[in-house]
Amino acid sequence: MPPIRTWTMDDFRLDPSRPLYEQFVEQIRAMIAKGELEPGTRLPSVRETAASLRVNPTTVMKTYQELERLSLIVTYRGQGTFVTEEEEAIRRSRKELAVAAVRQMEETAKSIGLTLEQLWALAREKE
Amino acid sequence: MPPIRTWTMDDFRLDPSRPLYEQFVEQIRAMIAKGELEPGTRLPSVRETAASLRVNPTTVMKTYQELERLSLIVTYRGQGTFVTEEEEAIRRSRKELAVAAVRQMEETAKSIGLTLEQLWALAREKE
Amino acid sequence: MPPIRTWTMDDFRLDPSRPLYEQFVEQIRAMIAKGELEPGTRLPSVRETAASLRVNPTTVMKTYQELERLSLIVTYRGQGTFVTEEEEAIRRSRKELAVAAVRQMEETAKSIGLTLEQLWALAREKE
Amino acid sequence: MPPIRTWTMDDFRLDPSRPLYEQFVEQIRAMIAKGELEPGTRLPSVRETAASLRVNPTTVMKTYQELERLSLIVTYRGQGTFVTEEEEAIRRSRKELAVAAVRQMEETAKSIGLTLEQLWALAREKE
DNA sequence: GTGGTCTAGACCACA
DNA sequence: GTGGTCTAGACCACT
Repeated sequence: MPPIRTWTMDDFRLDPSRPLYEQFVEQIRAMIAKGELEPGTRLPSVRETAASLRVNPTTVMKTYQELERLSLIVTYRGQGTFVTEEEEAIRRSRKELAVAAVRQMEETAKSIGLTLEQLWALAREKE
Repeated sequence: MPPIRTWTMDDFRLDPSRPLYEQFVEQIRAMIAKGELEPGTRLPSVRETAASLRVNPTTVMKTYQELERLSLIVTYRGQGTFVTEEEEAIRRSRKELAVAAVRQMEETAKSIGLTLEQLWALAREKE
Repeated sequence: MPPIRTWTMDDFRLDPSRPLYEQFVEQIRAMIAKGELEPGTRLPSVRETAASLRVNPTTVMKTYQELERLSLIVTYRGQGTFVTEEEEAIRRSRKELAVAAVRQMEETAKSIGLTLEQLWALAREKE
Repeated sequence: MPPIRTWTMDDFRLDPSRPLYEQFVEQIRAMIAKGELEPGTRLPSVRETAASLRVNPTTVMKTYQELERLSLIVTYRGQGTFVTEEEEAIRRSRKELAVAAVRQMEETAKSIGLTLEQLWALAREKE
């Protein structure tokens, strides 16, 4: 059972106007995609996380369940929650993030009638 | 007599899981940025719009209020609502959209530890 | 907005030893598959259901959210929850139920070393 | 000297999201019904099993207790645990498995308003 | 009115 | 110890 660092409030940047669990999912997902959280690593327990992040345990549970639906973490009953060892799932997730980001930009470009190059140039213009 | 634009339900692509007014704002904003809705064009009244789009009048009101806050439309009491003739406001809005799209991509790249080029390549990979 | 009958406690057969929301999902899913709940029908609201079934609103919400993940119902913000009009999703769900049932029987047969016919005969034997 | 069966991790297919002891019971029960584990065969001790399967000893205890409750295994104090030699108990268990599998299919069929034949045909349909 | 999020706290099964 | 379910009740945004 590999060691696990407990989260601190500095590990997350939270926007109080958006659902907390959603932001936790996004940011933990990024940590896994980045490799900062390695396959097989045990995540801090629901209660521990709730205490250290000062949120309700059910909020953490919702976060973990969502990550499990994304196949990024696995729960072993009575033992805890672990980053999946299926590296394929992690690769897929990372690719999904990349595709979504690019697609979003393409859609913005199209919606305002610009090519990607034009959008890029416009964003870079000073003033 | 300014041109007038009447909406039909086909003018918008709506996702029921997101706030409708937000989607209307985004899509009308894009139409203005694209020039598809020209400066000075008169928009249909709140009641008309609500009827033709089959949504609640308050949803349309919120949409128009938000677009007014962005200085993209102006309301002349008793006369109606018009796309602004301040081309500067439209340019600014278009630029904001471009900057936001690029920034969003940069943040995704950073969050998963890739450069923009790597993110781009990953999104383009087949399979 | 089509009418909707409110659930009564007789609409569900509940086993207290299993998660309630899971049983609600199964049984509502069956009602949709069976055509008893037609496409476009509005489901009773979360609060109303909670009151009539004597359960907590969050339990009903979990039920509805799970059904939404199965693409069997759709939520329109501020308006309520409706059986999907995508008949394809309903067909798919119905087929999944059938496949699961058959597969489960095949696996049982295989696990005890019988053919389907033998399993069937054995189940039918009297005494 | 009775034959003895030692488990390896490959003897079981485990789904971490379900209780482990339950899955052990099901699968050992099937092995006995199938005749793969013969009457009189000695099972390894709780501690041995826990070690070879890498699970908690209490999980194995619960498994053995449940199998004993089903009269499929018997424990002789100080001598060990053995597959029952009461062939009647094994027959009964095999039949219960068959009945349960058929009943489950019948209930699925009924719940979605199909006959068994229709359910079967639906499950077999291509696409 | 609708659904959605969050909290606080109880209770349970599993390992 | 772990996660999972359920309750009661507050508060919010959207229509």
